[in-house]
Amino acid sequence: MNLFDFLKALVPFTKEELEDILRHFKKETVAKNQILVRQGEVSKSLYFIESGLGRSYYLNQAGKEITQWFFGSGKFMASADSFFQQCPSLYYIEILEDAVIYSITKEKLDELFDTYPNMEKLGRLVTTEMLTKVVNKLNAIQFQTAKERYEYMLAEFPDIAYQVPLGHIASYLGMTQETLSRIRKSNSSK
Amino acid sequence: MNLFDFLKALVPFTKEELEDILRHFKKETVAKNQILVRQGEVSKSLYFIESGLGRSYYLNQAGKEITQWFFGSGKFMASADSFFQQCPSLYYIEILEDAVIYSITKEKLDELFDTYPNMEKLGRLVTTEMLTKVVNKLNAIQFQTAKERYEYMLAEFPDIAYQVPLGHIASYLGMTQETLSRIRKSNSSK
DNA sequence: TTCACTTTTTGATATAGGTCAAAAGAAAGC
DNA sequence: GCTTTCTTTTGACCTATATCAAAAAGTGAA
Repeated sequence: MNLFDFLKALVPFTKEELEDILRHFKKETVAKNQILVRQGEVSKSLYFIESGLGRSYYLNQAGKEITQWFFGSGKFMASADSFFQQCPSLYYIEILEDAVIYSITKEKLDELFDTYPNMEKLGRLVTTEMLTKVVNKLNAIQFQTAKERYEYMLAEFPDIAYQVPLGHIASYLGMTQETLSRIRKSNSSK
Repeated sequence: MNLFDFLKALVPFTKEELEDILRHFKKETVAKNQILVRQGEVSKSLYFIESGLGRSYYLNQAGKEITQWFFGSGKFMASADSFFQQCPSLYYIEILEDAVIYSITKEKLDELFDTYPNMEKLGRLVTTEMLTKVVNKLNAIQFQTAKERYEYMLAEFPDIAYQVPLGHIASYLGMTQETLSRIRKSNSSK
């Protein structure tokens, strides 16, 4: 889904507003395995994924990659606190599948917020949606068995479950890859 | 912290805006143990807690209360998805300590969003802050031991940890109350 | 101050899922 | 097509935390 249609569907922008907003974004193509933000860096951009797939992850004490979130097409992607508070990022942002993305800097985004009240509304709606999803994941992680968590994942990101390495999904779901491998096996044998 | 000061600190409202905004809220006193929203109801109001303490919780399959969040003074409190999408609430909202709260209905809030661009900004900022906190909790829950989770709680809500029943905290942290009791014991013996 | 009720603690036991190690399978470079 | 490297699966064993049950401590109303 492209940015123009996405914006139009969510908030009643005028055609002129939309065109001006789009001019603030930069469209680019990013190849698989590229890192857009590194842990410790201040994240300069917010991304909208037109096509492709990304994830955020961090390194735990043991140095293992822990996937924090997957970002599919038609979603905004960022190391949220780093971008919004302009503080060092706790996360890496990585492209998992060749992607077409739109990026915007913090200054330009703030300019848009200041110019268009509808843009503030968009920001509020996008953030609220994200909040709801994170709360759902929290409930899944906190009170479900490993198997139920995998089923939640299949429901929430059906497309992603089979196109990324198993280890990424396992850490996203808070389990080891051995456990996820066993769950898949037990599911397939039924 | 009262609502007037809270709003003023976050967004540069004019005096007139602030006064009009405050007129849309209703101030009330709520006694301990009162339930403001029930599971299955559509939540009519968003609350701002001037003083006191609240929590949201739900009943799991076994019928046990699971605390989802604590809301201290100076915070907005709501069954978020029910209030914003006007759908049946998954959660109860309960007052744990006698409270003074300001409430506002969805219609009145939307009126404010439509009237004041600054209000959209406020909504965005409050939601973003909440999102950050939920992400923090998610990381704590997902990758820390029971003991570390309790320490995270002490850091995040130092005031709350000793003023609510242990069972509420245990379920909030995704552990049984027996486990939390043992953790407290082992901490105090050091 | 006693009775009823709620909350917390303690003990014994069970288990989901982690850890470690190695084999098997896939993918990527030459 | 081989070789190297990465990913997934399998097996054996272990541990943190759950569960169940009961005792102890705390709280409040009459």
